[in-house]
Amino acid sequence: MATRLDRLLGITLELMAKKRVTATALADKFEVSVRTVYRDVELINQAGIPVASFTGADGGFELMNGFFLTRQYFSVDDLSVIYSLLKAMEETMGGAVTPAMRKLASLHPGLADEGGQKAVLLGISVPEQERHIVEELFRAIRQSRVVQMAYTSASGSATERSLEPLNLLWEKGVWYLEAYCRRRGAKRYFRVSRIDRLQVLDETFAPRPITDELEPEDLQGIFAHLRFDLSVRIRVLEQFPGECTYQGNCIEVRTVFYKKEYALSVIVSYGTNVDIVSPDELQDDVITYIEAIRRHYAKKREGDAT
DNA sequence: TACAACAACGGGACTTATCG
DNA sequence: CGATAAGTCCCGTTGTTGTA
Repeated sequence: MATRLDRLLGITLELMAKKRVTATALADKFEVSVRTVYRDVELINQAGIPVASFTGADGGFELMNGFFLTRQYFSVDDLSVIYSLLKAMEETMGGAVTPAMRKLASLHPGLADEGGQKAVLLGISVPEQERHIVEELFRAIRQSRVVQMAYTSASGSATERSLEPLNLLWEKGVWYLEAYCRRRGAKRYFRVSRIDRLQVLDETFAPRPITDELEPEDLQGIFAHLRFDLSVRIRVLEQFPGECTYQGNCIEVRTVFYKKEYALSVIVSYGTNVDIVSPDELQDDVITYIEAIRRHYAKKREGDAT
């Protein structure tokens, strides 16, 4: 089960999920020696996934800036691409048809077809309690089966839902289910860890031709393009891991804020060290926000004076 | 079935680089 | 300087594969 390829992908995903990871931490997580981790990281590099390393205290491995930075989340298909990169790497090690490849094929018989690749993906880097659910969901998606489940929302309310699963998404170490919710009559996202009882029904569904009504991104978040001063570099890198690109003497960040209030509070906290490239509305909102703060304190001062 | 070849992994003892 | 962590070198162990 725990093949080398699994681990290579696992390490890659770990690097994508976290900002910086030490070899010791990876060795611990995948139950191998640090020596092996170094070997693996070198392989990942050779596979075309750039891993940067930093020595000294607070050192570790990082995915290089600019890699995968344009994406907010990864679908199973995206992960499959990474998997293919790593697999190709393994296969080209020392000859055309290596023993490693045959071994791989015997361990994962479905590897030839695309479905098999995905199946392998799901066996790793998923917390134990979620693994089963993710696998079930993945089967349901491939077979277009209707699923029924109990879901506890972020606010704590539990609902029983009937869903047509569309895709599994992986964002920063967390799995989400993209599905058409029959009750709401619209596409919704569900965090896998909050799914309680999952039941894959025999009933199948036909893919709905609704896809291009309104992209959920437009409804759910504000896509923002920000430009930061280098003086706040450290904070920016921490706040927007994996979303930063260096552009000359500034840092550009493309991110999505899911609440306008949150976006405003973050942007304002950077004072004059940030520029909003887009959208323009956000710039107006910030001005309004600051105006409100100014009025708030002006009023207070008047109150104190009387 | 026995044996050689090989790949993957691990351990230890290093060196090098960075930060406080 | 001391702590930390990447990176290197060398070699032993183990499991798998190919072959006689």
